[in-house]
Order: sequence, then C-alpha cells, then structure tokens
Amino acid sequence: MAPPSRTLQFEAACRAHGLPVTVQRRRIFAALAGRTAPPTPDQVYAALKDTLPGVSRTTVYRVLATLVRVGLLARACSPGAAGRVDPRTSRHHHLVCQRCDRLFDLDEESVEHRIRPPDVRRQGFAIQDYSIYFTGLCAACRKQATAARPSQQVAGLRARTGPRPKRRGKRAG
Amino acid sequence: MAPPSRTLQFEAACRAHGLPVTVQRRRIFAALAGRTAPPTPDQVYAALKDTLPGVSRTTVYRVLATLVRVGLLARACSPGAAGRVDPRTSRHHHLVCQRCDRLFDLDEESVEHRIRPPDVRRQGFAIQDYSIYFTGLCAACRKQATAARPSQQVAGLRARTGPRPKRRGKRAG
DNA sequence: ACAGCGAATGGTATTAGTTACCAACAACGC
DNA sequence: GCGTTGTTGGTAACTAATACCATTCGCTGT
Repeated sequence: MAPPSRTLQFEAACRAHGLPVTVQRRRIFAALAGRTAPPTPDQVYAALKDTLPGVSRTTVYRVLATLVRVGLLARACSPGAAGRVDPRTSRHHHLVCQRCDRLFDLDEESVEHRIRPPDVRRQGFAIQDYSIYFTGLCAACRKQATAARPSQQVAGLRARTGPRPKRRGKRAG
Repeated sequence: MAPPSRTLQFEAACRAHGLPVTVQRRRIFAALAGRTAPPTPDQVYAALKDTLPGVSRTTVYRVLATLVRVGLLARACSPGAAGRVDPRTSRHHHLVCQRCDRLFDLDEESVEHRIRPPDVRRQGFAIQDYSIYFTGLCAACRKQATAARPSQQVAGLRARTGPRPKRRGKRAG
C-alpha cells in the first residue's frame, strides 16, 4: 500500500515545526484522519491500543495536544462533557475564545445570518435547531498574545497560557 | 424589591413539571438568569456558596441537570473541556445529538448559509472563524425516543438514556 | 396551622477524565 | 555508528462528575 499524500503532508508538517516524526504521532494522526466525527481522546486511545501495543493514554493526550498546537488537528466543541449550562433557552449564538475557552453569549439578532439546514435524512438525523459558534480571541487573551507571542501560539488541549477561569482552592465537599 | 416576573415564571415552570420549588433551585436558577455567558457547574457553585451556606456541589450539579431536563436551562458546547479533537482543520460544521452527545461532521459545502460575524470590537473580541452546530436527534436516539417517550425527554446533564459511546472496561494504565 | 408522604438535599465515596513527573528509549544530525 | 535532544510509558496526583443514603424540606389534605 503506497502511502497516501496525507502521510507525507503529516511528516512535512512535523518537520516544519521541528517535531520528530514518531510512530505514535503517525499512528494517532492516521487514526484521526479517516474519521468523519471528532472523537474523544479516549476513543482515539481505544482505537489504537490493539494495533499499537503499549501506547499509553498519556501519549495519546500529549500527541493530540501537540497536533492541535501545530494546527494539524482542531479542537471541537463537546456538548456533553463539562456540563456548561446556558440561561438562554431560545436560539442564540456564542463567542468562544480559543485560548482560554471562555464563552460569551450573542443575541440572535446581533448576528445577521441565513442558514438552510442540510438534508441529513439519509443519516436519520432530525435537526431541531442550530447555533453558531464564533471562534477567536477574547480581549484578555489578545492582549497577552500580542505582548509575548513566541510563535503564534494556538490553544492546545493543554497548552493554555491565557487566563483560565478555574477554581483554585480545594473542594469543600 | 418586588420579585421580577422571571421568578414567577420559574415557580410556574417548576409546578408545571411537578417539581417542588426549593430554595436551592430558586437560587441556582437566579444565579444563572443574570448571566450573559454559560458558566460551568463549578462556577455556579462558587457564585452561590457564600450567599447560600451549605449548598453542596452535588446539589448544584443535580439542580442544573433538572433545570436542563425541564427546559429552563440549555446545555452549551464546551470547547475546552473534554478535549475532543477534529481531523478537519478547515471550516466545517457539526451535527450534535442532544441525547447521546454524538458529534458528526458536516462539509462546509453541504450547509447553505450566509453569515455576517457580529461587531464585537467593543468587547475586544477578535473573531477568526465560525462553525455551525445543528442540534437534534441522531438516528439511534430517534428510534429510542419514538419507541418509548415518557414525556418528551430532553437530554439533561445526567439524564441520558440514549446510546452513549463510552468506554466500558477499566483502564489499563 | 399540623401531620404525613414523597422528593430533594448534603456529605462522602467512587468513578471518570486529565495532567505532572521521571526513567528508559527513540529520532535526528553529524 | 554515536551523542544529543525530545518523546514515550507508567504511576501518581489531581480535577470533574456521579452514586448512594440518611436527614431535611416542600407539598397536600385536614
């Protein structure tokens, strides 16, 4: 089986970023490349552990983060996990900061748009509504990014340097 | 301070669904209602624990799930948490099953749309791209929903009855 | 207003998801 | 082939979310 151009692209991209091309990186990227739906890290791990014995979950997380950082993969919104809740139940849209993951609501009226939902009957999917997510950088992260930009840091799975709204104390039950 | 209609609406909605109106539910909903950005459950907890002594994190999770279930709150996509990764880095859109949280990719071309990004300069946000998330029910969940629908179950934070792609074994390090 | 019933809460324990750390190892350049 | 540098694997730590159960509270009928 001749290596498809995707493989070469991958290696080229790695070298362009000074990343050694390891077996794990190749395989993890390959496992992703064929998909039509964004998997969780754990799904990637599950898909690999049989054919790539000895991979560790740690490596999967790490490689995914790296590939996101260099732009070979993108992060996708995950509706179920991390149960963020929204006080608005009517249709509205969002701003998402790629760096610190902050979310901001946008009024439906503030976004001029016209969308015709795709025909997904063949897939058996019943579309009920939609929401637009605008991605970019929030004010705080933009300031940080312009202040010190090593190499156009993109938000990775881990590599977050921006202000991250997270609790700091320990839990109280 | 006269109770705003929102409060009455909330109580009415609770009663309509046969839910007892507890202090915690009222306060948690109130803490959400004023927001313009969807918080995490923990942010809700943090905002409440000072003025509502003794609330437990468990209750916050539980109440949020309940309010989502009855439609008083909505779940929002959370890009950072649960680091889902997408092999596509070019613009595309998604189908999201509200019940099992499965994601499906949609080609950019398959969605007829015209969107003018909002002017958010005042907020200091720099929009770089956007993505449309179509919500609804996937084939499997639609089948289940029609087979047995107690009362038009909507996906909650916890209340997931549909097929949920999750690993089942225990970890192997 | 009061009692009784059923459901919700709080707290702990438990499970799942993610990251930190370090010794062993592999990739790249010479 | 050899050394340097960065990656991998594995464990442990840490955070997020849920299960469980005794206690408490809201609701209904009197």
